[in-house]
Amino acid sequence: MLPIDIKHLVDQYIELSFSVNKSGESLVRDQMNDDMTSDQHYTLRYIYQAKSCTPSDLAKRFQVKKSAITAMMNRMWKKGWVQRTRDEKDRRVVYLTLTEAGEALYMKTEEKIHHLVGSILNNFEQEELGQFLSTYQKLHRVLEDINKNK
Amino acid sequence: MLPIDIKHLVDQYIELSFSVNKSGESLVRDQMNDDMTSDQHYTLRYIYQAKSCTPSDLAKRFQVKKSAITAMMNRMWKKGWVQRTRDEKDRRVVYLTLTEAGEALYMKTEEKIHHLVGSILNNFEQEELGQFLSTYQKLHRVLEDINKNK
DNA sequence: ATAAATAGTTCATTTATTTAACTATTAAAC
DNA sequence: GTTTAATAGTTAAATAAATGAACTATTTAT
Repeated sequence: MLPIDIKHLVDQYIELSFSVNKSGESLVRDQMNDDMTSDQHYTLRYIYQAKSCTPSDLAKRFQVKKSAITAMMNRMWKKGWVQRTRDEKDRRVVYLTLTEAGEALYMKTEEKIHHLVGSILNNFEQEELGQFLSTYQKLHRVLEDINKNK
Repeated sequence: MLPIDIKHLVDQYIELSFSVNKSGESLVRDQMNDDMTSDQHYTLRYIYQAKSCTPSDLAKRFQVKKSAITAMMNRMWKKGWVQRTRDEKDRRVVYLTLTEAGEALYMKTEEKIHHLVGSILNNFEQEELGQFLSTYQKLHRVLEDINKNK
């Protein structure tokens, strides 16, 4: 596929992914309400899209231990953004859902982020962006595969 | 540039950047020695490439407050990876450099990361990768611009 | 010579994380 | 069916990373 000496391409990718990430995260953080972190927003997003999920789902998605999710849920529960309900059939399982306040906050913040990302992507021609996202998607699959077989 | 309704492109980008990041970080972490974190490796990398830098340089690059750098340097100094020396001309300034142990550890870890990233990028044709990196680079510049004017 | 700016540190607090030990519940083995 | 395994989640102690405010030391500007 690639030539033998791909060192400079690897260097470039490492440098770019680091920088783009750092700047991107910084801009995303600017859209947040003062009492929320980006991790918390991503968590709200996951629960919102799933409508309801378990701590184990979150742990898998965010690639952290379940105890980290417990701690995160405690913080977000204290702020009144999430609810916990036990499964009646399997009493071990906990279902996480957003409260009205949690959903409202998510929607508000997500709208700002969409606006931000939209204004960034607006700097690209549709074809260039499509090509980029297609390769990005492929990269995603490659990483998933590696992570699966480990 | 883009059509009016770019909502799904924005969604796709948000989803992909989150996922690729999470999986990528997870794989990078796997290359690390048990007594080091990825943040610490990125810090070693910056100092190595700069040969010598100040806490302020690091704070700017990593977009954190200087006190965060002090704490990071304390941790890394305890492990014997970095040295601090005062500027003789301007006694306020501190120069950070890697110790031999720090450099050796950096080299060892960076080699593993290069190998990993190489094996990932190897899944792409040279042209596709080149196009991808070119757009990524442009994205980087766009983000830099936004971050500059804020 | 005094005031303002800069470089860095300290300290208290918060968030996010891991590991190990634990509770409660369900599923499997025999 | 009862004992054993596995699963879902929590608790608690420890560490890393970050912020913000107050502080020291030094240099630059007025």
